[in-house]
Amino acid sequence: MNRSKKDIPSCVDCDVNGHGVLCALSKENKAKITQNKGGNFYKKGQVIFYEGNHVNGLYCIYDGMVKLSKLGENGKEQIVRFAKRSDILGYRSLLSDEPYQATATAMEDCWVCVIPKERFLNLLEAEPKLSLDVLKLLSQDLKLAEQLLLDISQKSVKERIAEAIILLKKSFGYQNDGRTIAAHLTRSEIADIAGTTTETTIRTLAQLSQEGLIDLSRKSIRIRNYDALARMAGVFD
Amino acid sequence: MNRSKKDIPSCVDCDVNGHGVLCALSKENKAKITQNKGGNFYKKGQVIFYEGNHVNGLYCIYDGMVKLSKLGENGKEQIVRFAKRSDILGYRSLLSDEPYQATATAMEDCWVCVIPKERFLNLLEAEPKLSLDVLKLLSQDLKLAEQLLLDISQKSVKERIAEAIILLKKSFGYQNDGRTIAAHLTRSEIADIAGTTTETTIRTLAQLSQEGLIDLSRKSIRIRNYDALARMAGVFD
DNA sequence: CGTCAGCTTGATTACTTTCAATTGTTGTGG
DNA sequence: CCACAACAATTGAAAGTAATCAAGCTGACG
Repeated sequence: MNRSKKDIPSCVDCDVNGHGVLCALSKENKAKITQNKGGNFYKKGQVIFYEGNHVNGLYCIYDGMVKLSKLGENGKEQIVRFAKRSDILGYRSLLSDEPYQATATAMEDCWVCVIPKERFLNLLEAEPKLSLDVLKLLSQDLKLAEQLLLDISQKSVKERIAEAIILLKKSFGYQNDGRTIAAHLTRSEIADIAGTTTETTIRTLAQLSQEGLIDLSRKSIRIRNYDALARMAGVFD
Repeated sequence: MNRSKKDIPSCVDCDVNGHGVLCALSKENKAKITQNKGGNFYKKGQVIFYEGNHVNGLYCIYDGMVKLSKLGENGKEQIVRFAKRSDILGYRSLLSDEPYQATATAMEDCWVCVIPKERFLNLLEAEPKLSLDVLKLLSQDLKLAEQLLLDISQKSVKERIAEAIILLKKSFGYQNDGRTIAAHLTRSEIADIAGTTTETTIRTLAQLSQEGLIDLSRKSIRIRNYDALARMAGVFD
């Protein structure tokens, strides 16, 4: 369970290729960012950067899942987004030249590359296509954030939990059986997505289980009736 | 109470200059967008575009206040943002090539210019600076949206109402007396900001009034103790 | 002067949180 | 491998908060 930078390929050969925004870069530019990038390993639970930290670069996830969360005054966490292999993190703060607005935590063991701030800003100027791609990313993020806002403000806890499960499915996908969500989150983390408490989450999950929408085994959630779940969540896609 | 396009100056001479993102454009490009732009008058309450509508262009507010809101399934509205003189609207959907994600409604009589979609996209390519500025705008919007999410998910109604008032102050400013918010919103609209019901909003406003934080006259809200209000809202700036 | 939209109030109900206590699970060091 | 500590899950009961429902009010306006 220990890998070093050498296990992460050069950006030029990165097999994340074809997914992330950085993949559209020219070979030359990929070579350039490879020179400067740092590649790090983060153990499950480890924090990659904290809300409020000074921005030191752009993070690009080579492998593993990351959660982005904000902390309320009362100390309660709200998960705002997930990021996975090939996703980039920190571009928002980097662009507006502000501290990080959320805390990034490894949800499983992760390998993450860091591209220095200046290098990325240079790239933006050098490759106009990159600007447009980042614009689209931000647009998507904003759309999702506003949708989540609407959901949390208007839906019941039950609906929000149902939606959280749908979100997990979309973010993490299924395990081999094609029904079990390929991630283990604590009840508390699920609560932090739905914006409720751990206890209520437990009760609600039990309820959804009784209603036959999901199966709960010790470590994972299996979706038994996706359509009904999506209907309950008010998600149509 | 009736003005026509001719009252709106050419973009080259627009006195919004120096505030909006478009102001950084070269004279040539400003001249170009002036050629194609449509200038419209919207009466208070009128809808500028609806959530789900096909995107036809970029809106630039020449005068007046606009609210951006989304509709929940239950028909309840959630206000996601305000826009005022010199702000632009619709860039997000335009960039990600999707329908509008929110409904824009004139909160007072408004004059709004429309720049055709293609023209704006051309501009983005022509002036790299514009891309960066739009990136920053989006970053800010995202930041605010995520903050609002955190607030609504973790604060009590009373705190949210207090915050809504702070938001109104920041968006609309004060009237001449330096204490009264320069906008009249219905209780229902305030409820739609805070994500609660009209009745609860009324009761909570009355409470804040009794506690000496605000004054309520028939049509407006006067802030009596900004600091205490901000403290209650958990806003520190 | 009637109407309509917005405002207000009270009573009731439903939903969630909070608190407290218990049980289960996991990783670690002896 | 076991015992312990720390964390995670669960359950019940009580308290609180805000939504809902049902009436009146009020002021603006044709």
